[in-house]
Amino acid sequence: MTHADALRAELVRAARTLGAPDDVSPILERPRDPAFGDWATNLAMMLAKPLGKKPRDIADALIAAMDMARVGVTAAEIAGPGFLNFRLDPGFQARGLLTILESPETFGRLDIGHGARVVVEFVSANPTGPLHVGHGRQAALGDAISTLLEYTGWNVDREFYYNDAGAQIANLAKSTQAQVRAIGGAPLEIPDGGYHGDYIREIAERYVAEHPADAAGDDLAAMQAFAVAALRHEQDLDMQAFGVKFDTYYLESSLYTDGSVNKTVEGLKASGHTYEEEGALFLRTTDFGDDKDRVMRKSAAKGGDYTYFVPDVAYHVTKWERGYYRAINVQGADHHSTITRVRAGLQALNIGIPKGYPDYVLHQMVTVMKGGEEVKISKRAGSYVTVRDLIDEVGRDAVRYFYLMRKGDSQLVFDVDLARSQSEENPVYYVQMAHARMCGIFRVGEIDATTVTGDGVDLGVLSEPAEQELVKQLLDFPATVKGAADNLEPHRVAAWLLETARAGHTWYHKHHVLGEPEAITRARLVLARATQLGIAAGLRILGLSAPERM
RNA sequence: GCGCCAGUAGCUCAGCUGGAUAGAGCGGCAGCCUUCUAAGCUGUUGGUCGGGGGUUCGAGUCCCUCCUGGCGCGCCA
Repeated sequence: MTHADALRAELVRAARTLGAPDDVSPILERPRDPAFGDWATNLAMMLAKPLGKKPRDIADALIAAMDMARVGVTAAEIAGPGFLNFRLDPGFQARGLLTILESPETFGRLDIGHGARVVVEFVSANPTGPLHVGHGRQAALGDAISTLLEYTGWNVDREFYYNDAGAQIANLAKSTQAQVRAIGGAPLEIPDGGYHGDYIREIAERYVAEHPADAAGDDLAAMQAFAVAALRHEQDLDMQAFGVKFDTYYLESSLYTDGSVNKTVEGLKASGHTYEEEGALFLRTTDFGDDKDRVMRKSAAKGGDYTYFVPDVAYHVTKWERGYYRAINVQGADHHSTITRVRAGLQALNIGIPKGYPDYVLHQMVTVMKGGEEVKISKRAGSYVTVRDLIDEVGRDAVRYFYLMRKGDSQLVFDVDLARSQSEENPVYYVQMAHARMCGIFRVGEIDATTVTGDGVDLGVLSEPAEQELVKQLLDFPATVKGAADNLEPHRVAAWLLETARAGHTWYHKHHVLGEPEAITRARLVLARATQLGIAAGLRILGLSAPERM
């Protein structure tokens, strides 16, 4: 239990003696201005209505009813319209750091999920080209969200869904075929809707080299398989370079071969929500809030294939059937219209899947600036900046941090030149440097950091303002993690890291650890160790390294 | 036209689910290296929170409405 929890519990206890309702849950927050103390609560104002009294009178009564010493409060004041401000004993507060030292692996962890399984699907790029910067944002987000959920007690699987079937794959095959035939001397004729990137040419060259029997480019199926395999391999390497590991890869094509697609179609037909029109099979998604009905199976004139959304529904049925009663999909906002459709399909099947299944985390588009100009991204036109480009230019940690330092639903301008030219002033180095500096203290002092404990140490000497600020900042980590996990917003951890690094640098600059009187050195070693471990924990959640020296 | 997201300092963005005098980084300006890493620190500059209504003790945060920008509105995925 953190000291905030203890204080909250004491507040509730005191409030009940005044006749407050059982479900009262006071909000504790850090006042912006340190002059207002260490914690503030709006409890008295919340109780004004139910108790029919003035907030300030209630505040008086609360103070009288509380056992201050038990929760380390040295002063309580009433301010403004009825805020209660509490000042904590520095040593009492600092003892909260000991939980970090005693159990660094569990600091900030919570058991909200109780080990329940959740699948986080992200990236899920078509194997029709390299991963671009938008996929990178998904990879960083999906991975960090997964880690956050693990941190809060969920059993997480990271899943990559490969759209290795459908019209785009056919386009890929034909584009490859065109290049293969061009190598054989034919004029290059990339089909409408085909892919123009140079990588297609490279794949065609390798195909020709490895398939001398098909120099004419007649075996479309072989070329498709070859191109898909090559691009999947490339994408795997990109994710590897980014440090993202998936637990499962799910292939769209498998939904056709194992009968899932047919089963889903039969289920939808039986539901009574389908109809045929102009030779095509429609699902009445308008029954479930969509603004128009969607085609499931194209008319014969258009090829008679299923549209992407049928296997997509079948795929999400498998998530449910595989035992994932929580599913989170990380997607670009340009795909947001699929949400209604997939959910409508699942509801139409009427097999007990809840309405809001699956959850979606949408991220807005990434704009790439290069040479002072926006790079228009178009896979089919062959113009893009890849994740690999970014990693090569600014480094894995910096790319991850840049992707994660802002909310997913705000647009992201990734200025490649700026990221590279200013890499030395990059916030990620600032955070990592704070960690490295704490490591440096132990290195110079020739102290094994893992042996630092609070045994016999008077943490009350950590009374300097810079020290108290750092202590409070570190102790806010669990609440930050909870907020980030509850809202699926890793950027909160990034913001916490920046704040903590700032507090750490300031403290480091103002106060020495080594060479002080022993009582002070021992207490400050505890703070340095807690800072090191706290920052490392935050970095780990975001998938960044915590270097010991820079 | 309809739907989703956004609009906060010169720039890029936070703002902890409605709290007190709206913050950070970068940029600009002025300082700080015989002391555990100057990839750092200190001070300073800079705001009608897109506009207008409303809800209440209290609004950047919630509701309505306009304006601006991005994305989507395929028998593409």
